[in-house]
Amino acid sequence: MSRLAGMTAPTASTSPGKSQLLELVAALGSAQWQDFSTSAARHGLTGAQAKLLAQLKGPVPMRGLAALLVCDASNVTGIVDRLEARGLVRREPDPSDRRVKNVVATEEGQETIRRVREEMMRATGDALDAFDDEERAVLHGLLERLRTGLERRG
Amino acid sequence: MSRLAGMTAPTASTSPGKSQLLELVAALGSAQWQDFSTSAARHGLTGAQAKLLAQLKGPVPMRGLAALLVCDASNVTGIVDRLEARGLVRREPDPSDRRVKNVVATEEGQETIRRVREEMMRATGDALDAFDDEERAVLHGLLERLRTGLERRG
DNA sequence: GTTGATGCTTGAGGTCGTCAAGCAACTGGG
DNA sequence: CCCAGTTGCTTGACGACCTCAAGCATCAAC
Repeated sequence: MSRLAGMTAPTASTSPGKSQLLELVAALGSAQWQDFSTSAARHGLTGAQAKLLAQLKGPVPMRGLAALLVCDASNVTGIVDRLEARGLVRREPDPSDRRVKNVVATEEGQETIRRVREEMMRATGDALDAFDDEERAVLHGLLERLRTGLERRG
Repeated sequence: MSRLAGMTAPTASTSPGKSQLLELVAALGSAQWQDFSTSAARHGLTGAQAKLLAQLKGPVPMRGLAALLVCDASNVTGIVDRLEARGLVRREPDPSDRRVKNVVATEEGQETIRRVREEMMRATGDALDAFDDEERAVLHGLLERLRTGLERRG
């Protein structure tokens, strides 16, 4: 029943080593970012703009966006400016703090990012068709553990 | 013996779905890129410069770098210019084609990228300490399949 | 040898990203 | 109340990244 291990690790002594795993994660992340950016480009968006738009499930203050995107707040100002100029995003005043501006996606913004996601699914996601349910579950579990391992540090 | 599946997929009916898996890959790739960039920054390099330097296991023509980095050739010119100005890289004429310039990492360049990799291993790689040999092997196998799946498509 | 393709560079133009400085608004101690 | 200190956002300067169009040198093939 060690079917997965048997399929994926030809010899028991083959322990991949961190660097190879990290390189693999890097390659996948890079390829996915390419797909995401080109999907975004088809809708006239840059990667950074699409990434910001993807964070807007609800109203988010500028400061929160800077934290989510791990960049300077002044950088967020520019990206939101360009998105707002195209009607994909709106700045709303925060009722409880007049310093804060909450960013919300407009209807068109939501529709646009939905399509970008959809196209990326067709591009990157097709590679997942070769995986059965158990494999997906195992992969999901391992990646989830890896992510939480990355989050609990600095 | 379905230990892995049992650990990672609490209920058999939980099939993660593509989008969640892709989101996970994106989060991991993004976090890793952050670590890589900040490690590079400690050595005075940008992420793009370090990424280019990481490709130089041997002499590589400018055109090849553009293909590896999936960007315009004119972009490579600028990045190599900056790396060359700091003595991390050298442009050599190609003996068989005088149009071609092969880029090679200098001793200092090799040492620098080696340290960047090392620091990133300490940052991102620690999250892999929680995985035993079988888990790493399974993860490696699944990611490898995913990568080849991504490569065989325009 | 002339024509066409290829490899690299240059220049213009835009986005991304940081830093320092500035303004408005919130906050807490007196 | 008031006033220092903090926080949220914006602006301006500056550099790196990135693409496109154009140009130059070289190669390849007829």
